[in-house]
Amino acid sequence: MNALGYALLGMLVRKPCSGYELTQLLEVFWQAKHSQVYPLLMKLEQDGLVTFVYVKQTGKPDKKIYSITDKGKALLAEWTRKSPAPPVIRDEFLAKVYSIWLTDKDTAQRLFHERMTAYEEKIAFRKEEIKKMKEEYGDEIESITSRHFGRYLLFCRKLKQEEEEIAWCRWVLGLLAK
Amino acid sequence: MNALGYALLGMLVRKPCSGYELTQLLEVFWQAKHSQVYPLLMKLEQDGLVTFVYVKQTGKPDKKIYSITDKGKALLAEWTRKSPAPPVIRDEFLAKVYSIWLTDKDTAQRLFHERMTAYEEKIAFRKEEIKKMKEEYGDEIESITSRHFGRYLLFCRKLKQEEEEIAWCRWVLGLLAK
DNA sequence: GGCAACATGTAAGTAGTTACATGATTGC
DNA sequence: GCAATCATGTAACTACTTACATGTTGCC
Repeated sequence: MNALGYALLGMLVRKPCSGYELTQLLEVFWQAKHSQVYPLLMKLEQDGLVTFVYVKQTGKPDKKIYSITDKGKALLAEWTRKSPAPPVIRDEFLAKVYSIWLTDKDTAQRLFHERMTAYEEKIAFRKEEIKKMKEEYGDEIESITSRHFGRYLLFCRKLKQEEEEIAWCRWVLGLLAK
Repeated sequence: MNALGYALLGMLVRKPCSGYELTQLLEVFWQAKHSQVYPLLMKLEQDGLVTFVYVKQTGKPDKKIYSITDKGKALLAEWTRKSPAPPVIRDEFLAKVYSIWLTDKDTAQRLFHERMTAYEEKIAFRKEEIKKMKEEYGDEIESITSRHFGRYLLFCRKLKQEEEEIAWCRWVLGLLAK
């Protein structure tokens, strides 16, 4: 089993979800397309780690709601205890920054402004998500006993990181203005 | 051409390097194994974007030093101007944090302590690299005219981010201690 | 009338990892 | 004697992306 498989189990232990929803929830720490998620869910189902039920909807397409099994939960708990592999970061923007001295100031400034705008949107979304979580789950969310604790921690981390990114962009734009 | 190819060109426009060295330099914004880098460099050479010379060494294996061509430089400059694809982050540790509520406090604390230790080492390395760059290239490094400007910006960003990671870990450990 | 969101899937291709292969030198 | 660093390469495999395929509702 690969890390994405465990990541999906980790989402399902929090609450039952459709493949579509999982793909979106995953965004905080892993990026995967639905074309990778759907076949993996089928494999997890074959391995007896998850089960699903069809849910009919009106006005929307029907969906499959997946839930984790005890076997899946046990496997996940075991995996969580092991030391994780080092993170993978592949950022095209940073690759462009590396050779920024090749371009003119205007292009450099444009690239950094675009980055800032993208991150400002992410921050707004992140803040709203944190607010929603606090409203829905209360103070309990800051305790390891809550099943939403992990997601909450990751959102707080992401928010801080995104704010840092903007501060860095501002610093660079300052250097470019000199 | 894929992003890794451009990333390699971006490194080579700063200074000529061996494949081995490129693999290490890449670490700031892209992680690639030598088994991916060597064949790509050959492909870049076939496309006339880089050239290489054999350098004989004593006490160490011989190496191939790659340099960028004018064609490669032109292609890179063109690519730099285009809006980058969104970053990819795949972090197994964060996947484990997501389901941290499944494990006991001791395991949770151990995971966070391990993360902190790993990041403290990275910070030490990063600080030394920044110091070296400042010594070698002086104040000029904070100007877009320096070919080391991009690398300097990325190291400063990474350092900040790694310090933030430690602050976040400390915050989580505080919550866990409650 | 077209696009976005909801919802699931497959096929073909590219990108990236793991393992194999070789070999000298330095330090523990 | 063993592991690490330097140095380059290939083969087999896995992971991931892009494109194709289908269909509804609601909004501009």
